[in-house]
Amino acid sequence: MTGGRPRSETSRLAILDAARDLLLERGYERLTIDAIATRAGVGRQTIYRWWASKSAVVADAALEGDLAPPLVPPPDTGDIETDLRGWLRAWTHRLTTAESTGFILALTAATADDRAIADILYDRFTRPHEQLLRDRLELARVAGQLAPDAPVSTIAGVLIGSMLYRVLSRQAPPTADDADLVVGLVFHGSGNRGRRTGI
Amino acid sequence: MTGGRPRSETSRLAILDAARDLLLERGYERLTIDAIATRAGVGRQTIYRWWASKSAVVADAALEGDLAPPLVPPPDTGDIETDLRGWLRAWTHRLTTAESTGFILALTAATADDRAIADILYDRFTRPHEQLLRDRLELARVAGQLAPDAPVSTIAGVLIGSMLYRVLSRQAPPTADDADLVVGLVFHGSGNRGRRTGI
DNA sequence: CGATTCCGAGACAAACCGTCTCGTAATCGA
DNA sequence: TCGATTACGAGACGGTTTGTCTCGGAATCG
Repeated sequence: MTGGRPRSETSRLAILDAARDLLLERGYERLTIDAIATRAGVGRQTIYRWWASKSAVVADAALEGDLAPPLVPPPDTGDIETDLRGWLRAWTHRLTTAESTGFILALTAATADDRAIADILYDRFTRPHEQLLRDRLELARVAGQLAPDAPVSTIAGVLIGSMLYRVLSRQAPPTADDADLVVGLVFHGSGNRGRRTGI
Repeated sequence: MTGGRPRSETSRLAILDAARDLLLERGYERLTIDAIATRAGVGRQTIYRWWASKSAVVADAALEGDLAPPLVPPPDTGDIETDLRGWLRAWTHRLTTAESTGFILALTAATADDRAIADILYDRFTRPHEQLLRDRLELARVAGQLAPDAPVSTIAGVLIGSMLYRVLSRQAPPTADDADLVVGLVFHGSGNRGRRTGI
């Protein structure tokens, strides 16, 4: 039951590296299993043996490669707004590098292609970042820096979603200023009642 | 210069209809020009003559078919928050039908695939809706219902982007409650200073 | 050492691609 | 009315990619 030649870690890494490189060179649509196998110096069957689809390979490559923003919790200086401002600035900056943008576009195509891949990517890429935000926001809420009924999950989703939307629309990518504006918005709103002046 | 057989409107519509149907049946990745031509009862060359790529056909099909939410301006009752709440609820509802969701996923894949398509879709689909929001928000700002320095464009982007993000992540689709929460957030914020209580 | 499992390589049929070429159909200007 | 022009449906063509299968060899276990 247990014997036999073990899976080659060398081949596995070569495949993921090749997929990562070709993804950035060609984009998801023009990425082929054939090209991955050739560049990795691997038989095509070795890919088909371990992954069910192109999108599955891409998902693994993205998560094992250095393409996703690092999972860094927001600091806790006691000032929630400053902490989140800095965090969202850095996160947005990581998102807007050429590599990350290509990677996000490719993964979004994979997401549209395959529901299972969408779940994997959300679980392993987006959700952890949202969770870090939620945790920090919950701390602030308990500390009385947010309204007691502040919709913590919604806020986290708005911060992440707004920036990702800007990347996906492929128009003006989000800047540090954009991050600041969104953070200011979710904390102070824009209504003319109950708003600190001078931001 | 001018003579010759004119372009067949019948074939054009048959192609767009076939593309639309196949898009929803199979998704973007598994949609082929071949299948579109066959279902439309049309030669493959007739498609290649008028469209440059699969994504171009899909973009036209989506915009001519009934897949995009209708372009309805937010009402102006004088109460910006109520107006936007209703508008975003309706917009979100349209977005979360099975047809619209499939269409958005397919178009997002096309967007990732092709920069030119991204521009076309943003210009003809997303931007007009954002513009309607911006216009209504600007009216409110001038009327003193928003802070004088309210970042009108950012607000519009946050409203649209947050909802689209929820659709694209393919986890819990956005509900009317989510729309309400986001509208409340951008108007009142969630900070514990300068916030109306009881929402 | 023998059983087992993976390996790289490549043959194979099927699908789709984008281009090209038919013969025909529709519209224009003369 | 008639020739020039352009689009049409159909399908042939070579090229690429797909996913499956098979081969001989390599690695690991008991």
